[in-house]
Amino acid sequence: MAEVTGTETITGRFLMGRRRSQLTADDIAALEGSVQTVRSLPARTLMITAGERVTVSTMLLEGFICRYMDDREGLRQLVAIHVPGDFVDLHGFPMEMLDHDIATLGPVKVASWPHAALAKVMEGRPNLTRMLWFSTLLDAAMHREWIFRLGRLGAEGRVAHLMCELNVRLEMVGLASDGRFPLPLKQADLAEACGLTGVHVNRVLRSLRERGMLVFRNGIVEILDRRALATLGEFDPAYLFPDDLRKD
Amino acid sequence: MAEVTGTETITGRFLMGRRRSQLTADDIAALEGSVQTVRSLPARTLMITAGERVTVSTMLLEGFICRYMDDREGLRQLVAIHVPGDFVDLHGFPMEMLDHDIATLGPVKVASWPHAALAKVMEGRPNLTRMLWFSTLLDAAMHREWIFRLGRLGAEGRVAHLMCELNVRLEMVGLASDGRFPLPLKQADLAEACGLTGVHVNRVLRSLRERGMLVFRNGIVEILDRRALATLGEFDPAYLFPDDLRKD
DNA sequence: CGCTCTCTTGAGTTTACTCAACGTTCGTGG
DNA sequence: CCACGAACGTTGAGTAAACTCAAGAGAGCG
Repeated sequence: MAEVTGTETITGRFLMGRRRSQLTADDIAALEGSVQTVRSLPARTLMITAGERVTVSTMLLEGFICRYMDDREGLRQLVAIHVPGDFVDLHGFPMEMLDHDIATLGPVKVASWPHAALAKVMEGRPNLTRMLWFSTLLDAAMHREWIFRLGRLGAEGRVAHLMCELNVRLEMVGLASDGRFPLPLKQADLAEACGLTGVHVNRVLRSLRERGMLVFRNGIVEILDRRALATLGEFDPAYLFPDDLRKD
Repeated sequence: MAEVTGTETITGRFLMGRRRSQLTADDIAALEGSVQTVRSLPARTLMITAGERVTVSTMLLEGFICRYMDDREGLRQLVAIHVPGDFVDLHGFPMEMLDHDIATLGPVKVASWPHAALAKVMEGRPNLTRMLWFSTLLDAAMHREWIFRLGRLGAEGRVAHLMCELNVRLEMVGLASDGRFPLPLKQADLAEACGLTGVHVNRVLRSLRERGMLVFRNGIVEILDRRALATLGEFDPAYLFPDDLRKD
């Protein structure tokens, strides 16, 4: 069970469960002190468009955000799903522009830092700099796992793997327990994350439900057989760099 | 045509074609000055295993290197292919361990930096730090494009897209011209990069050849119809952050 | 020369897709 | 309050894409 410590502060969930303890009190204070804005956004809101020049970076405090790319026919491929505590576009700081769109899934609360403020905060703080860098590399590690998921798993494995990932990530920030967590996705969204069609995701979910592994209904995921789901999805959480490295 | 400037030095191809000009002479000198070793390795050599603690980072100077993950049956999924000028495991600096294996494809020449030396070089050099960070985020951008490739494209599109990417990346470092470049992959390796079987890659290559788009034989790629290949693979090089942003 | 590795091709199967229809839920306006 | 429409989920039937299995061809090497 994740501790509740710090969730009252803005950055309380940042790197929670993954080396957060390596952030010093000064590092955290410096980050907290340079927040520009905290605001709420409704569901299904486009936040950033590919190619746009970005000058602020945003951390997700509550809710879910996705990143995606469009194909020629306008079909989307999700490339990331963010949970509270994630910086959703810190990579925009070194990159200056993004190669993908960012949008909210459900309603969210987010905090933003101007890049200039981030640069100032990092100056003379090599440890904080490295932790921020690390957090962007966690995204890259998840990207790699998604490549694996799409390249090597069948439809059921893909859905299973994604659900295992989200479960672990939400557990780390204290937002899932007993394999139960909210997930404001339609079946069509899940399809866009898994490289499948909506119709096929529907069949996969039915199969997982009938096999007693997972129920996903009304935006709530309930993992009934965590071990079976992990086996089906060939899931090993090591790529998430959890402090607590269990194999389940 | 890419310029040849700097290819005599160790880091001459680093970020070539993508913001290399933002590196100062001091940045480059500092990097060059802290190289620990330069060595050659034979083809098909395992360099780093997933989970291993890493204390040095390596830049590829000549040849090709891949990163991959294994599934339950030992089948590989490539998650990256590196060309000269790429740091292959700079992400190991903030991450301290890797979530995937790294191996050479053909024979290579590589240079290595101890992480301690990198930390010292970055101290007081925020610009260099940001450029190194940027280079790891280019990998992440390529990962995202690979997710798109696997999630949204059919077999022919996947192969076409990968070939377009390698062509552009090799052009940027002066190692491809007129759509012709060496690529020390077997058809089975290409399959592992595209989430396909070797047999099917064979059929795809035949189709691309018969359609006059691309020939891949004896480790040499020849792109015959760059535009058609880009269309088929829905390829837009923007995600590679080239200085020269052409749309082809 | 014979072995191994890679590439190639054919035939049949499996997986996921497309198209189409129907069900369910929920919000809105008559 | 009910009727209607819109959005989402569900199911069936047929199709297309990629897979598996198997066999043979070509190249390179000891």
